[in-house]
Amino acid sequence: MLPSSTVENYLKAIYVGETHLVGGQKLVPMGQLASALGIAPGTATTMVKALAESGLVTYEPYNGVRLTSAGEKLAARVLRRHRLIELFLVQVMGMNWDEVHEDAEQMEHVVSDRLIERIDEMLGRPEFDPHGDPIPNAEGQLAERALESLLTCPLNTPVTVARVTDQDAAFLRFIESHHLKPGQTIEVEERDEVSDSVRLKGKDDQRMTIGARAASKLLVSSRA
Amino acid sequence: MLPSSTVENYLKAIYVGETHLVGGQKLVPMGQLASALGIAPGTATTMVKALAESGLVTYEPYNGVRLTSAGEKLAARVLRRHRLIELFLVQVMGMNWDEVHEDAEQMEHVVSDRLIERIDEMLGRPEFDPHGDPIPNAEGQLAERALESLLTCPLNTPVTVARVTDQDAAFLRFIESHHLKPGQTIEVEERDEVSDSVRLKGKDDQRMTIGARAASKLLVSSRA
DNA sequence: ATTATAATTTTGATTGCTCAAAATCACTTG
DNA sequence: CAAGTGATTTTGAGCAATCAAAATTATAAT
Repeated sequence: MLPSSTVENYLKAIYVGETHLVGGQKLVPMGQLASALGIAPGTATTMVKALAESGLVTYEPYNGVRLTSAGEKLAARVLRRHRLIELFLVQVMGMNWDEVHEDAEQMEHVVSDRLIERIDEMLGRPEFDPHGDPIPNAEGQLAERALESLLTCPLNTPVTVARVTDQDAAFLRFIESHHLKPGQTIEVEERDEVSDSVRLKGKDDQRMTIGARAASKLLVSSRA
Repeated sequence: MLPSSTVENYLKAIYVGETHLVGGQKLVPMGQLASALGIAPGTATTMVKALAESGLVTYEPYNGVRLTSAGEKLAARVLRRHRLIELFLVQVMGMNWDEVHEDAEQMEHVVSDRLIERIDEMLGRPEFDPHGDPIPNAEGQLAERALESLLTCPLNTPVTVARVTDQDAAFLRFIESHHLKPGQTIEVEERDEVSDSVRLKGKDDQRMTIGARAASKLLVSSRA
């Protein structure tokens, strides 16, 4: 039987959670999963045990959860749909990049393979969505890029914005209004630990200062 | 709170059921509703009582159910989405008219008003979907047409196919392959009660004979 | 008017998903 | 290493939607 929207959302959240793991960690903790899905911790535990039962995840009590290869395949399919839909809504439907997330969030669970294939074809088999997130291909593999955040990239060197890792509409509008969308070129002029901020030189040599937390969400590639 | 997909499906089925009522009937019987939704009769009774509780329908035990004006408004919104999506999938996405129903069936419950508005605009505020079914406008009103079926239209008179009232993929493919899609011109040459069939003259004066049951699903407008 | 038939409603139960709150476990920190 | 803190799991419950099967009602037929 095919997975419910709920199951798809769990798998997706675990998938994304795994990519956010730092160091030698291999398991996504329950608390993180629960808050990512906006549900109570106990609910996550219960569901994850069921997912483990159906072979989609590996569950280690008190440690966390990880996708099996079957689970990863399904999660990649969901993410593929989500990101193709986002790009489609922007590219074809002319929607703003800050207003497509919720629609994609719903549609990812219901569009047929046939329609997704049409969309993929129409967009020319794209590798990245409007936020720069990689789109898994039909086999579930995604294009990898070596990106740095504005907190780690070289100073006074032109870099190209490649990815914005936050879907919040207000944040995306801020990024857009300051010409910091993927594809645009900027330079980091100064980082200040004390004031927890980063000064940038953007379009038309415009200067701006943003917080470190916001800066960490902007990923760039070094070759401008 | 907004209605669930299930509630939307009930309202839609009641709405469509009401249009199929003949004579002085005012209520959609439970059995018809249940079979339209593919659920057990008892389930329909339970749900309809809940819908009545929330003011979306009027329920008369043992007689049937009818939409209130609030229910009708919601049902029209769902139908509007469904039909706009079908037309969009055919017109913009290049899908076949026999393969869009299932996708629309799912998407109708999840697309945002914003996206529907974009689709409506992109399609030029259309009044009819690919099957000739009228699309309710944003206010829920639908364009009315005086149509006759192939069982009642005048003989040996050019008529234009306007609507096909069956979503079955095999039937739609048959219609298409015989050039009987909405917009095409045909003539009814003969009706035979005994053989339960209708003989048509179609494109390039091609003759064909179809059963009365199929003929009743083809609606035409008299002025060719 | 009684009886058979068909439609409808009621009953009792199940599944999927969720929560709050209590219980348990793991990990510092003194 | 004992104690406390924070994360996790367990428990008991509820809601929405569903079914099968029994009970009931309406309708038509004899």
